[in-house]
Amino acid sequence: MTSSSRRRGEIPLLLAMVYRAMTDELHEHLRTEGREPLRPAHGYTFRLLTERADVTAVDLADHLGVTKQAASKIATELETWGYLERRPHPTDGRARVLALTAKGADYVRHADELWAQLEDRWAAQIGTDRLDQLHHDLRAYVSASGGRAALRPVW
Amino acid sequence: MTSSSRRRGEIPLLLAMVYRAMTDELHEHLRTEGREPLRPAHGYTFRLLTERADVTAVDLADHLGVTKQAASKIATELETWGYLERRPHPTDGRARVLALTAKGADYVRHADELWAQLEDRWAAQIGTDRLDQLHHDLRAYVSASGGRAALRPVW
DNA sequence: GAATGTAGTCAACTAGATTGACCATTATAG
DNA sequence: CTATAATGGTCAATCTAGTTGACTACATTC
Repeated sequence: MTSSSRRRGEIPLLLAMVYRAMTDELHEHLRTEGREPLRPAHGYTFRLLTERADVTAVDLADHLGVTKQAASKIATELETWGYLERRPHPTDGRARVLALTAKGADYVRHADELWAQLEDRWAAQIGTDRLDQLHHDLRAYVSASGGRAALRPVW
Repeated sequence: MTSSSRRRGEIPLLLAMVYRAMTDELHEHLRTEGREPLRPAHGYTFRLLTERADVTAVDLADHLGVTKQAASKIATELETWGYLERRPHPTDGRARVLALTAKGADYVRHADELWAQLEDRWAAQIGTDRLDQLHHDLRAYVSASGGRAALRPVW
């Protein structure tokens, strides 16, 4: 009996609020650390580069749900700040591979730790089991909605 | 045993994806209905005006987490489209009250129904109990993070 | 080897916000 | 009371992160 009278259609709003609160807390933290002004799009870029090698600007554009021009600009920012490098593509002379530098990989570990701390605080409130369920249920929605879940910030 | 191996710090990403998928589905639906190009910010405006009377542009700005100029512009759009009116403020001669028109109120009901349908689809996957829990757990995070949960789209 | 497709860049434009200046009205301090 | 400060709203200029469109260089396919 956890209900406490849920209004129909309220969940999306709550999702927005929680996600927004979490990202605000993270980016506020990063700001106090004197980091470059990293935005969510940069975070999603790190994520992709961590998961896959041989990522091109076009791949990044697909992942973020933006044009290749926008993706390239984001990559250039990260390059300027020393988080990634553009390397020649092993097989395609037109393309260049986007790859994290050591600084980039360090940042990913650091950011993951910060996210994890937010999660931990939440777990302390509602319990680890519930967080596991949450994870499961969110995954269910994502896989049900097909490839729709691009990562671009919402509008 | 619902875990299926959750990576630490993965939850925020999933929240983002689900929220993004939901809003995309909603706005796609609205578009096929031939609606004006309503954005999330408009939705959050409707929500506030539904909940409170005597809302001013400054109140809206606070709610959305944007400047009063931006909030005013959003209000003007909704006014142009006939969803809201600006009325004289009962006690403050400087201020004007933002209020939904009948068309605005109709829209709110319609949008709530669409959100609810997305929820229902989710409920069909994971069950109503789980959705109730989700609601409870999201609320827990929101109330723990204080007034931080402004509704402005994330970056 | 010619035609078509694709990765990337450059440049011009757009949307949605920001900052700053300002006016009118309200609230507060002497 | 009045003088001063604070507040709601608007106008104008600017910024930012994206877009579209045109183009080059390399790849693929026939």
